[in-house]
This record gives sequence, C-alpha cells and structure tokens, in this order.
Amino acid sequence: MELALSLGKPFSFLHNNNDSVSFCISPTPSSDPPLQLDLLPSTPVLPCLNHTTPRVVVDDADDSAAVSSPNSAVSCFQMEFCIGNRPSDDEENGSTRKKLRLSKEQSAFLEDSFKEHTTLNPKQKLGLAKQLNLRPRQVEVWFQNRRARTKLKQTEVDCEYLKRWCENLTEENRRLQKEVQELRALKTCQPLYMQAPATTLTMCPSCERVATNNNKNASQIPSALPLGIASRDD
DNA sequence: CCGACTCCAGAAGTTACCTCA
DNA sequence: TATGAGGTAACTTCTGGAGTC
Repeated sequence: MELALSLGKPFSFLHNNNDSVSFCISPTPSSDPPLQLDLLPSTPVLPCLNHTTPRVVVDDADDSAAVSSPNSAVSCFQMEFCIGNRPSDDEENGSTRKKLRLSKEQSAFLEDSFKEHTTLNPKQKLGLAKQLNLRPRQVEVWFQNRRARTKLKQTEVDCEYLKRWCENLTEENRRLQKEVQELRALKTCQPLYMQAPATTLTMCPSCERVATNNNKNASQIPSALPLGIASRDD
C-alpha cells in the first residue's frame, strides 16, 4: 500500500491561526477515499507528532548525520508509522524507496521561503521542517533540487539569449560583408580617380570639365567626389 | 606559517517513482 | 488499459571551504 501525503485545509501552521491541522493520507493508486486526519495543535492525534512516543524515522537531532549518509532512504517511514502501516522488510532495509509527493500548500510555502533565501541555515531548516511537518532532510533535499531547477532554468534562458545574440552578430557580419563588397566595387569603378594623385585631377569651375594636371587654372577636385564625376569627359 | 586531515554543505549527476496525456 | 514522457523526491558522488592538529 502506497501513501500520498497531502495537507488539507485548514492549514493552520501556515497561517498561524489556531485552527486544526489536517493531514490527508490517501492510499494510491487505488481509489480508496482519502484518509483525513484532523490534528489539533494542543492535542496531537498521531503518535509520531508527539516526541514522547517512539519514532521510526531519523529525528531532527540525527538529521545532520543523515545528510550525507547513504542509508538515509527511510522516506515516508514517519507517516507510515503514524497510521500503523509499517514498511515491509524490503522497504526497511532501504532496497526500495517510497516517494512522497509534497502537497500544493507545502510546495507553495517552500517556494515562498525559497524566494526569501535560496539556502537554509540549520535553524531555518528545522523551523521549516517543523512548520510543514516534514523531516529536515526533506526540506534540505527540496532546497537542493529547487536550486538545481533554478540553475537549469537560468542556463536555458542564458542559452536562448546567447543564441539570439549570435544570430544578431551573424546578421551584422553579413551586413558588414556586403558593405565591404560595395566599397570594393566602388574602388574598382574609379580606377583613375583612386590611382591618380589628387593634384592631377582638376575641374573647370565654369564648364565643370575635369582637366589634367597641366591645367594650372582648374580647381582641385574634392577627394570625396561622388561616383561618376571623375570619369566624366565630354 | 604550512601541510595533512577531517567534517560538512552544496553542486552535479543519477535513480526511482508518480502523474498524465 | 497500457505506455512513454515529463516532473520531481531522494539518493550518490564529488568538491571546496573551514576548523584542527
């Protein structure tokens, strides 16, 4: 029997009023109606929420050891224990792992918390875990995965930006190449003008005819003369 | 001061499970 | 109903920084 944990409404510890806390423990994938457990803060119903009773999970104090422990595959033990559904031997020795789906409320709360700070100090981790009734390890994993997702998303955005930048540069390069070609064409169309010394080309101010350098009375042609004028010779 | 060692948190990569089209 | 893809919780391994000797 697999269990999905969700926190139903009212969600008192999220909103800090003194309403009851509801846990919806629904068996999956069968269509059994969800098991709804209402918890009043002052009178905990589930034994696991009361620290005076035995717990199966690694508790807060042991969590630091569980962080890098390869034997930390004890997910869901707490909730399963709470409803009297102990894991099988197979699950207990860690050969299989159950997957707990966080409720929308839990995710939203973690999300809000992530907006405030993307990493957690031990105090924040414990506080969040307590508020959401998750194990600190779960909060830690959620933040690790969340950072990874953020980074992945940012990488995708960066990639898209660089792609567009590259396209723009390619376009700019194409435009400049074209411009260079046009300038080269311009150069080949004006062999006399480009090759002759500036002082050798003169123009008569009255008739606008280009003269040779032995015409001492003609004025000098401007160096930036538009195409076609220099070769005019009628 | 420097190097070796340990511990720990976080990143990166992977696995396994769940949901949904 | 079966199935493949995508999302994600949980895990493993690696790495770098801080503290200690």
